[in-house]
Amino acid sequence: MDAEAETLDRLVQTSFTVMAVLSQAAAAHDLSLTQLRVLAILRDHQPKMAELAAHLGLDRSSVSGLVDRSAKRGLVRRTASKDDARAVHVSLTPAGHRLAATLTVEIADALAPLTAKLPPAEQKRLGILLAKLLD
Amino acid sequence: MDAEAETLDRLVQTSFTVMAVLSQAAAAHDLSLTQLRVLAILRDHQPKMAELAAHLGLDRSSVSGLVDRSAKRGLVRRTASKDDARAVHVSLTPAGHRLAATLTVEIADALAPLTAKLPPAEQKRLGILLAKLLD
DNA sequence: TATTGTTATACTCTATAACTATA
DNA sequence: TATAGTTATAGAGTATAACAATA
Repeated sequence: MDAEAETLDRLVQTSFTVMAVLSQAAAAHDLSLTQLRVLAILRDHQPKMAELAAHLGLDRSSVSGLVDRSAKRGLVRRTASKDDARAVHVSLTPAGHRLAATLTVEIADALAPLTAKLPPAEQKRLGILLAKLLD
Repeated sequence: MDAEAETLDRLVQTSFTVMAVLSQAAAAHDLSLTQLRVLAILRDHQPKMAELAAHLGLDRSSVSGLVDRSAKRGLVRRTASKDDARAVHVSLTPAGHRLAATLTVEIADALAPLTAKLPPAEQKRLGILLAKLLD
């Protein structure tokens, strides 16, 4: 395996490790990874159903169910749109905001041991390299 | 957000990007991410059901279904254990090996544009940092 | 008694197709 | 006609509980 393939392989392995941590953090609050993503998106947006579906890369019908289940738990709510009587906005309830904030802390704590394997200078270097990857 | 939190955030975002690429590559062959993981594991091992479940972090009953569906497609097979009449080994069929090899190439091709954003020296540096993370 | 694997059951996630209401 | 959202339906993925066969 050449150097580039090795880097790709480690990127994949790292991603699985990170996703496992995220899944576990979500599961501790009876949330799926998708529901976790919904909370994360709604922290900063109040999208219409179709916009939320686009963000998630899912069909609108799938998002209807996701929002249903999350609303039943009191984490999100639907609100009518001002300008389009067909459209529905989704937003976090106060309980949803609290859970999202809790999860942010818990996920940071759960991931910290990973980056803690690097000295501060290398952590920073990793951050810079990943930023370029995400461009 | 401090430097460490920013690195963590980029690690999470990168992981989602990588997982999206993997999901898409798998979906192109009508495979879920979990089925992709099964093929990857079986490329180098012929585990018992319980071992496969442990690798995947899933219950044995879930793996029974996964192996059922994959076997029905002719990608994997069950074989009796020599030493334990209760145990069942899972392995790739020739078709499973061919698909796994194809996927390896397709995933490398799909991920390459990501690391290609870095010059070779930085790619290598990233690989080294990720290797430390995975230790 | 403990372990291996399967089956029955239930719920979540997801997509497709058909529908309603509005634009 | 086209778009926003929901509902009905179907299949995959997952876990729990109960079971049969073997250790």
